[in-house]
Amino acid sequence: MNTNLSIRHLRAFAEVAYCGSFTQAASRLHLTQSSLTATIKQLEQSVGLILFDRTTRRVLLTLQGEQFRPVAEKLISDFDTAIGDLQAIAGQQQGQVAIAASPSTISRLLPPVIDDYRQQYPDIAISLRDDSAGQIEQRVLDNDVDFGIGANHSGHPELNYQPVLSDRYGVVVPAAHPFMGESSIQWQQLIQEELLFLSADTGIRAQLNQFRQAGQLLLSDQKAILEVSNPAGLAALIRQGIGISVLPALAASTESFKELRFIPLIEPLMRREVCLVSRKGRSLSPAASTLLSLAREHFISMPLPPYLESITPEHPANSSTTPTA
Amino acid sequence: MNTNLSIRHLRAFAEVAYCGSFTQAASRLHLTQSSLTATIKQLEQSVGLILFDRTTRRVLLTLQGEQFRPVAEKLISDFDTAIGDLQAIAGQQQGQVAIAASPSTISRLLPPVIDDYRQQYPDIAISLRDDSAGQIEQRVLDNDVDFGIGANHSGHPELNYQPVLSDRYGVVVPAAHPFMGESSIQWQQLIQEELLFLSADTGIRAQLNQFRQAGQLLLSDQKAILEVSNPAGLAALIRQGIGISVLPALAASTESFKELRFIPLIEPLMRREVCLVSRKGRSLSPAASTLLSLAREHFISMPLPPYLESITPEHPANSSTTPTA
DNA sequence: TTCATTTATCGTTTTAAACTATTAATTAAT
DNA sequence: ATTAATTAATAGTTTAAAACGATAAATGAA
Repeated sequence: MNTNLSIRHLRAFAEVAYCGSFTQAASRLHLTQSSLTATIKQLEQSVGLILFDRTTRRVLLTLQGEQFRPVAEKLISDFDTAIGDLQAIAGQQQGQVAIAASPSTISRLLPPVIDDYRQQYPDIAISLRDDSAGQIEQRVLDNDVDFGIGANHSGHPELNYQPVLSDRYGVVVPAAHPFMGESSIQWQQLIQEELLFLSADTGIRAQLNQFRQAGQLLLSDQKAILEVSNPAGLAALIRQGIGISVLPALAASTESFKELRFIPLIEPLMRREVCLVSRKGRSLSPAASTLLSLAREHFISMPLPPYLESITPEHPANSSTTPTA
Repeated sequence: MNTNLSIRHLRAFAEVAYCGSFTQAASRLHLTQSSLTATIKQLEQSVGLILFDRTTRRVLLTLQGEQFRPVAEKLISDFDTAIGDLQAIAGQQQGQVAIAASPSTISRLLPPVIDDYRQQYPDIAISLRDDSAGQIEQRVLDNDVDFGIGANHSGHPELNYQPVLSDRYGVVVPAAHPFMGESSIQWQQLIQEELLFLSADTGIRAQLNQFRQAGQLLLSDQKAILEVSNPAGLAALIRQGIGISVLPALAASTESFKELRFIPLIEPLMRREVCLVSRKGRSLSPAASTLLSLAREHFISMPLPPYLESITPEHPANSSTTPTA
């Protein structure tokens, strides 16, 4: 249709209209006058209309040129702001990042990362979605978030998992509990204990189920399962002396567990890996990419609770959760 | 700023987004795939952002690409409609013409012209401004109208005058007047008559003043001048027998003068020229230009009242109003 | 008139866009 | 697993467009 016309022609038109002179406009556009003349000529011929009445002394808009001027100026301005917005996103002057992560990750790991990032890029909106393990992967798959942070992943073929932290399982006991003095506990010692669980859809519970199914630990003679949907509630029950629980060190290090004791489990020593989860084959926005790198850096260097260790990219551990002898 | 980017890049982007394939989009744009790839690459590099995640099998918009898509589509559409509107004006599918003319011109000369034009270009808006002689020229100078039609022009250096009609002066008398039987009247015969005038700013009155100043006719011993601002009022006074008036044939041929007699003046035989008035060195819009030509044609061939003659472009009369022996 | 200035035009150079052919990668089918 | 088919990326070339420089024609001012 008007394939031969372009923003270039509009810029030329607007500048000549503004200057009332080809020579002057050409200089402002860093062009030669002859080139500008040719451009305006093209525009006029494409449109079939004289836009300027010119003598060597003065260049005036025709009636139609006058009418077209505001239209052209708006087109140019719209174009420039649209491109400018894109460039701003690229330059991270604006934009947004959305992350899905577990509650414990958000409260224990992310605050210093976010704080750091905010200071560098105060105009990027950040959205933290508090989701359970399975939901995190779904969020990433659905493009609801830029990336996720979570453990107990399902190894989805369309997702990329980059391990960042190794998180040790342990028991959480109240101050009065017999385990209190121990520095480590064997899984067998748990058999007689009342065990409290987080609801099935949380990563921790899913992990324990997996072990039970694998028969590595006999929990089948347990009483009816008592489960709580959120970690804070679980902590309250433990404080009450109702039972004890098995949790990863990360989850047990939140504020709710302050008065409780975390004792690492051995035989087998068991870990889960906290991974950065992103979509395979899809690029991250600059903002997301920066935040992800920053998170990785922080995770390597940040002070961590006991039994939580960072995994450096140079020594990538096996990406699936594994018991270690 | 974004001088290197253009509508072309947006079209390419939008088409690839639509097709989800470079090859297919290229074919729809009548380009080769390699060229299109290069164009998208340019766009992405200019904004510093990946817009598509591509594998050889599928091309998907990134989050930012998704956000940019509606913006780009709107820019393209705005651009195309803007250019399209201009082309429509050029092709006279739409647009407007504004004309300034004297009341008598509008009521006596223009109706058939307008009628004809309307049938050919029903979508062009036409605006007729009813102005007196001096105002007509000002309207044209101010670019309020595309062109004007009027007599008694001042010969303004920035205006072009193209004579189209020669309009003879005569006296207008009521049915009972002694002049009634005459086929012509000499200017001297008017000396004893009560003369009624149109107000000073109308062209007719200005013309008569000019003659009085030139001393060619002694009107100085007249009674106090009685003037009326509009021709219809003047006609009423004449019908009442209050006096008679000197008018060009055109003005005297309007409906208001139906029951009055127009008798041409001789010695000297005097004419004024009705001209098409346009701005010097400024081009007319296609719509205005067509209407102006049409008017000229009509004026040549239309049935005219007695003592009103068309002036053909081949025999241009002297452009200023002149007494003719 | 003459002079300075400005737009239009011509021929040339340079840059950008388009093409052709090929490579590398991915998916589907064997 | 291997092959075949399809697709995007790349390299090299051709073509078209844009920009340039120099000059002519036109205009308004001195």
